[in-house]
Amino acid sequence: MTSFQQFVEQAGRPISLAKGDHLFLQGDVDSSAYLVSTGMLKAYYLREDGREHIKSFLPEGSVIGSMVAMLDGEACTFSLVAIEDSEVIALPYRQLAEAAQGDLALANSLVGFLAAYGRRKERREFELLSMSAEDRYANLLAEMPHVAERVSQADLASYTGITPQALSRIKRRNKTR
Amino acid sequence: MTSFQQFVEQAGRPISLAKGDHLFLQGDVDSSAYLVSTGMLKAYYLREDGREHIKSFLPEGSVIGSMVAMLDGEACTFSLVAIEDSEVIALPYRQLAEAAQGDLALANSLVGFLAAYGRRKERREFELLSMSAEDRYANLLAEMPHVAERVSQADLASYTGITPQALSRIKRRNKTR
DNA sequence: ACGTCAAATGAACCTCGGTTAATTACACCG
DNA sequence: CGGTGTAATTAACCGAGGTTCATTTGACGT
Repeated sequence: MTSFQQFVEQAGRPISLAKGDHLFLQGDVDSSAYLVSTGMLKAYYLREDGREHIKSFLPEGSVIGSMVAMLDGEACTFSLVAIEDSEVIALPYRQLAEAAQGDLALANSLVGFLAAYGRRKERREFELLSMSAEDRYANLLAEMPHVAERVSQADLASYTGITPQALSRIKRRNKTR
Repeated sequence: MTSFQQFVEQAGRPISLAKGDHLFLQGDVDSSAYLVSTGMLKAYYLREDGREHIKSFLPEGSVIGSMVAMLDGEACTFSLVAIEDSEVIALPYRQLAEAAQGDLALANSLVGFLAAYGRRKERREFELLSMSAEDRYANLLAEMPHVAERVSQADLASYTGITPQALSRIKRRNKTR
């Protein structure tokens, strides 16, 4: 019986990243998942017009990977870059899935991770669909203060789905109240 | 070795729904997943101001359930209603997860489902974050034509994240081009 | 203290979608 | 046929956020 922790120790490959280093770019084929040990990464979509939209911030303890890249072997749908000097551990997904085929505990760890991922995305979907930019920003400050204070205004805006200028306006509106 | 198909047959409870019937309401505690056999459901968020935002359409073959409700026993974050007369099969998630604890094949089926769910939500996140309402509408027509033609304008608009009036404007703009 | 560079703020103008309300189109039924 | 109810369209007005560009702030090195 293998635990996830054991799998990480046996099959994981540690990687050191300086601020600004990419783990993969949108369009790359990379079927690994990554566990963030220290530092912080951001996952973002790059549009043709050059604008970038931040999918998620990944502080210590986060696990990330492109679902379609891991599961279908297709190109990654987003890019992954360190916004602080970071240590991550690469986990080859295919190997993880194969190990899970013959390992009940590992399979159930995987179920737990995927379920947690689904839950996070469900929440994000709600925010993007049903909340205004202003509410999303307030929510970000409330839910992830430790992240918000380590991240630039521009990145906070990009995560919220607006421009830095619009975020600045929101902050001003909030002050005067 | 139990397959998912067998689990559905053994533990599934069939339910008949008339158009307009709810399976559960936002705020209910309901830790079941549902497999849609025939017809179509919609999952939607209801805001305090009364506006509703459609999370997803669920035609035949879809599986749906509130992640937080299934995993944490919390209240459902959205409502689930039939928009056509439908047949669904209720799958008690806790029972499914427990069965998976002792059943490798079932656990891996579960991994497959959760992964597919993650993939769908990842795509939706991209659409909501990086695409305009107009592009999301075009995308909906391209990706799910079979769904789009069975659904009211108001529901298509709600899924796209805009009002029926705005959707009407978009359609007009597209015609004149 | 000064210069430099990037981040953040601010202002002017524009576009898209929301809001409200009226109008048209269409299905169903007496 | 006309009547009724619902879905869809249209119009007029408004506000949030985008775009462009200028200004200010702040961190850092000299």
